[in-house]
Amino acid sequence: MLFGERIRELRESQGLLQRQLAANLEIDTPMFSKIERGGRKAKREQVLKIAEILKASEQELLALWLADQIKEIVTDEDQALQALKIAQKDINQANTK
Amino acid sequence: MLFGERIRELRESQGLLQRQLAANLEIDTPMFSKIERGGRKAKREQVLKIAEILKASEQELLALWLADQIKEIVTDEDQALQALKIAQKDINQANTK
DNA sequence: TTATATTAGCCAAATATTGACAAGTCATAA
DNA sequence: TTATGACTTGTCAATATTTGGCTAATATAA
Repeated sequence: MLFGERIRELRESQGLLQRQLAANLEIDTPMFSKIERGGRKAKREQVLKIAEILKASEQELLALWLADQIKEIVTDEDQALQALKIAQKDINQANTK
Repeated sequence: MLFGERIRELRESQGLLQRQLAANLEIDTPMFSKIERGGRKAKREQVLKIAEILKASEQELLALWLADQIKEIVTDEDQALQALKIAQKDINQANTK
């Protein structure tokens, strides 16, 4: 899990404990542990709060968090890359319109 | 919705009615209508069955169906394209390993 | 009008997600 | 060894979301 790995890196490099982050997010430590390990998906607002606490880029963390969800959808699908390409194209079209 | 649009095209070009497809899928017509219009998400097995009934490419329809789900996740997100890129990279790495 | 095709809205059943708790592992200190 | 602290795992109930079907509305054609 890209998001979990990244926030763990950030947390550890700052010498923070899971329970400190968890308290800030108003969830318990086991829950935060699961988020870091990818067993649970963070909510969007939690991502923002984590970015704030860890003084990290909101954009970076959101992108990783979204990427995890995309991966979840396409894993084990032969058409994974094809689907990504189609989505990309479609979004680009929507943007330029 | 890419998937819905495509199956509607295929269905109409073959002169089939929603209720015929719906019967085959063992759902009612309103439900099939919603799938075509994107109000409801088809199940994976329904996608396969639709491909079979419409004599269409299973791969094509699965790709469109996945793309719709990806779009759903990233719509309204500034990091949409960035997230797609990250997911793409990650999947490629997993494939080549 | 009537008949047929499609769509919209609503409801209950089924399913998934969420957060909390208790108990577990692992490493280190006393 | 025991004790402690950090983290992880498993399970549970509460909540939220999704699913499918029903009924009714709309549209289109004969």
